[in-house]
Amino acid sequence: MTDAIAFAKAIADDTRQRIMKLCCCERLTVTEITAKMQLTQPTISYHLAILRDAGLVNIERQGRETYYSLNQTFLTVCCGTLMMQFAPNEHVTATVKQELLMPE
Amino acid sequence: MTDAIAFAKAIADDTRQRIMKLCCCERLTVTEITAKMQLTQPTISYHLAILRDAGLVNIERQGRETYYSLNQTFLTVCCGTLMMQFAPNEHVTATVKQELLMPE
DNA sequence: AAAATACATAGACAAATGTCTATACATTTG
DNA sequence: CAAATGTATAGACATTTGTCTATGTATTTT
Repeated sequence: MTDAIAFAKAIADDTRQRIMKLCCCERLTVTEITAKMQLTQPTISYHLAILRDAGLVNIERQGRETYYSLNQTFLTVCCGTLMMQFAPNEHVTATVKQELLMPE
Repeated sequence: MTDAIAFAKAIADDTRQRIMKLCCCERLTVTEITAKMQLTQPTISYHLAILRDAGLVNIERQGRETYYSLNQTFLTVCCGTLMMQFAPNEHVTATVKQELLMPE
């Protein structure tokens, strides 16, 4: 499965996008995420595993807790890849390309 | 269904990404796309309908033929939306935001 | 060491998805 | 007007996906 497809599949679900939004800017444990959603803990773990396999979350084990946070950098790389693949004629694509290749 | 989810679902399929690649930079009829893929014409029409509903393709009827082409501009807007929603702290996101708001 | 806590995994199941064949619809051609 | 062509739609069916309950595993606490 190519990068663009793996990325698209990973984010193509309402539950996962809500999880992504939750841990976009802060790290949260599975328990904390579960508390904010109307789903069981195994279901949350299932979705986190999909996001993990896609490289979309940072994971930090700390004692018996596991902190998840969205990997914003990788997400922008994936979006940039999409733009380069499917919108090569758009000016913004060239901008993104340049900025992703030579960051900051 | 929010924009980001509709977009993600639309592109989250190998067949559709191959179609997108085919008609990324040129307009093609359903028959032409079908000829380039190992799938039946109804299956291609099924996927084109999904891309159409997501706003990802431009459609031009011409006699009994229908030309499809990828809507590159809308695709960059969708990618920009993803970046703004899920990668607000990345510098490239601010760049994209600015360029998408004031094009050219 | 036993109990408790946090998370992951396995299995079951319903719903959604992608593919096909058959057919309908619309436009053009003879 | 009839036949042919291009595309869309309907129905059937297998696969994939998302959810649950039950349980396993690892770490911490008592």
